[in-house]
Amino acid sequence: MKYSASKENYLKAIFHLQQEQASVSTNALAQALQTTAASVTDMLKKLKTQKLLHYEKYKGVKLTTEGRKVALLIIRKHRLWEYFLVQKLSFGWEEVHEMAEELEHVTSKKLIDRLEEFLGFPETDPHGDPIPDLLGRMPVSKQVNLANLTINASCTVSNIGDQTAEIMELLNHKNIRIGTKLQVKKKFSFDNSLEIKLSNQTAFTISEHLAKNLFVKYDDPPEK
Amino acid sequence: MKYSASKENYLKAIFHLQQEQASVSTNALAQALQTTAASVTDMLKKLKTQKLLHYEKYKGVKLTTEGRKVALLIIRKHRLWEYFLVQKLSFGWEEVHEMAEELEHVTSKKLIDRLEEFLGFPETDPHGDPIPDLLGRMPVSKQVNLANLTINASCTVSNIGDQTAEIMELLNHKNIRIGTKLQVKKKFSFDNSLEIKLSNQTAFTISEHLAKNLFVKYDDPPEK
DNA sequence: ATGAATATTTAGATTTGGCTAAAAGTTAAT
DNA sequence: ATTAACTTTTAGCCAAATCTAAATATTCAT
Repeated sequence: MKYSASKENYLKAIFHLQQEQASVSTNALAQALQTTAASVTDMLKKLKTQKLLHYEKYKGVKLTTEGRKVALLIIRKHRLWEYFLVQKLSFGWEEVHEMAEELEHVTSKKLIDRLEEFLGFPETDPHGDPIPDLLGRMPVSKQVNLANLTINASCTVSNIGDQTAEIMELLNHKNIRIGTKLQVKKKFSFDNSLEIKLSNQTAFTISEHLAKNLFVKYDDPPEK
Repeated sequence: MKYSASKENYLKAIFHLQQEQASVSTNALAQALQTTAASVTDMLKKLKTQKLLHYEKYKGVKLTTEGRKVALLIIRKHRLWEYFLVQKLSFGWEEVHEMAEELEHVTSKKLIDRLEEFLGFPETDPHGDPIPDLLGRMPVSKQVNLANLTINASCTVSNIGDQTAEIMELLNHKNIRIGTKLQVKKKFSFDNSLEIKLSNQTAFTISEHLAKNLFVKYDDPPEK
């Protein structure tokens, strides 16, 4: 059960795209993987014969149970390495993605399980994404995009969409980071901007563009 | 200046073989890399056009300055990862080689330099091999195989050849490890066994097979 | 419901790294 | 100085992953 780095990347990309849409199109994959539709078609045929996905000509793909498991184990490796790079090697969370893209293809399972232990079994990577366990199970995070949040509900920032230097600059300025608690006070339909309020601060407005890049979890109502 | 894992492996193998012989033969390389002489010839041509080595048909290869530098940077990565696996992830030194073979091809230079810092700038890997610095310079170790050692010279074990569980068992039993000081007292030409003496112990005999797997450095004569 | 626009697949090539079998070069022993 | 034994190279092929260009499906708008 060993797959090439390229195949692993296909499975991972399909997994991520499936979060948005049940069935993934050839073109969407080509774009995600920065390749051509023709190459994607070729690869899908290969992955199909390996029973990693369900694929019928012109009809898009879905991962099989096995394919999903492989994808999750790669995501596990990616996120654990990211955590290592940030926590142990002191990289900034915005610069670790590329390195993790390479490290995730290192095959040894024993290595990644030991790494997880060394890191103290973290639950999420530095971007707030949950880390699948050693069997490839991932806690359902019930993340919600800020733009879709219920007015006035309390929530905690759990994830940032694109981690560019630009977004980081803005978030730093506004004092928003993973773990920040906030409420959406108002939505303006004119430009889809949102008025939000951090605890102990006066409310301010953020653009639709920023809101779409912020993911939150509803704060659990106090237990009992 | 990015080379495929395969090319990196060729350069590394040539570097190691050059420690024994100034010029490396096609066959020796084929054996070291577990491939065929024909494949080696093909690859040598490619590496030559990239000016990583000096090669003339039927005459063997040598690395160029650039080739040697690339090889040393891979060896640097290999040894730092081995150190990490043993010191931080608690693997045994005999089980880390394969994992390091993969990790050494992860490209980021920044990553390996940070890793080195995180590890506290170790000077040798868990097998006692010196770690090249970030410019690809390696301290000349002047290691000598125990079987070739001058009679009665004082030396320190600096390296063990094949790190199998079997050799480890034997070395543990004899109380020999990296750093152990010893002298060769006698060589028996009949079976090439050696009589050696550790400090404060009575001399004992070791087989040719074991001697060939032990490398030492001559102890410097007391300075001045 | 049909034709234009879009999406997808096929066909044929390329690159990288590897293989086998056969040819050619080198070395060593008499 | 030849020839046998060997090493090395050449020639032709294969597989993986990619590409471009052409062909074919699908979808959407009227």
